Amino acid sequence: MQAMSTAPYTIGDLARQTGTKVELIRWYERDGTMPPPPRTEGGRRAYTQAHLDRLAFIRHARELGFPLDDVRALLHLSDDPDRPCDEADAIARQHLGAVRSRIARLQALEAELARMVDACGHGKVGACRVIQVLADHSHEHCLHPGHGGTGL
Amino acid sequence: MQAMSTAPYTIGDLARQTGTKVELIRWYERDGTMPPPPRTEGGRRAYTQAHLDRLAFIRHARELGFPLDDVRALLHLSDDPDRPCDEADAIARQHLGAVRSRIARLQALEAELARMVDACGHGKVGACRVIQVLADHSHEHCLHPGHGGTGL
DNA sequence: GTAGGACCTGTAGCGGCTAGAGGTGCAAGC
DNA sequence: GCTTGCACCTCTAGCCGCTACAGGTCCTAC
Repeated sequence: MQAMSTAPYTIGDLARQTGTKVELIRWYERDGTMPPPPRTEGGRRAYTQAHLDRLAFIRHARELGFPLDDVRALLHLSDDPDRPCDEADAIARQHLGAVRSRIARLQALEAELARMVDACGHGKVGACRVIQVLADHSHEHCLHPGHGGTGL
Repeated sequence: MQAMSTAPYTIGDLARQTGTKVELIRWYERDGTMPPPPRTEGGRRAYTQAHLDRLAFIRHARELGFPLDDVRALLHLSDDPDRPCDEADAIARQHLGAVRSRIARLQALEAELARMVDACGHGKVGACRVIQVLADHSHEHCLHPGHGGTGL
């Protein structure tokens, strides 16, 4: 609802308006997620409203946990409003699935940790269930190993 | 239940027995999480049962999502069985709290994403709720920004 | 004696930033 | 006009917890 004019924003303006750190905006540019803006004579970045919108989009998608690859794909889609939105929907659904599986894994973890701390008798380390559970070899069944990284 | 002898294990033995990649074991050593084992004449690592136990402990704690700093602290505690286990308990409880807050945040995320994909009319991108929600500026309230990183 | 594994070191990359050093531009106040 | 001081600039390195590769050495089995 502001003026539609393409007033030149500084990088600091973008940072303030989107709650992003200046360094991060520059990083998105190096990264290719944000397009390089024109510069002033003095070499400073001069952004337009379109840049501001794009950054807001990126930050919002990131807050929703979309990986940057997905964010770039969504941005690409949003640049072409005549395409069917099935692709955007698929990205979102896939991400939702990923979030749900993370929740499930974390809940299994939570249960295991809760059992562990409940069993702690507050005695000495030598008799501590927390330590024993961690040291216990025969615990392979608890959590599926996954492909790499803890994932959580 | 194997022999208690300190038979020399190769790094590959440790990897097989704990389901860890060889590179990761070497990485734990550089990192200081695993102590450097003695070497054979040919310069290869020769591990003892104690090393194997320690690695199993580390991997188990990591599977439970403890950060390596916590793992090192827990290992340090377990080396001294006469100390009270309150510290171990505190680490575990704190981690449990962290896991619970991650679950809560992910569940908020899940709800938001579910709303988003439910609203998708499978039309064109120009009218897509998924894209609109992401582009929507007035969405600041949804998720607290946190200190850094998406955290999820 | 030779083939092929298991092992060695060192380095660089992932994702998604964050933080610093060391320098330049620019606007406001005196 | 000159200074102060902030905002901006580039470049580099660090975070976590690995993973992977390159290019070499050792050891064992045939």
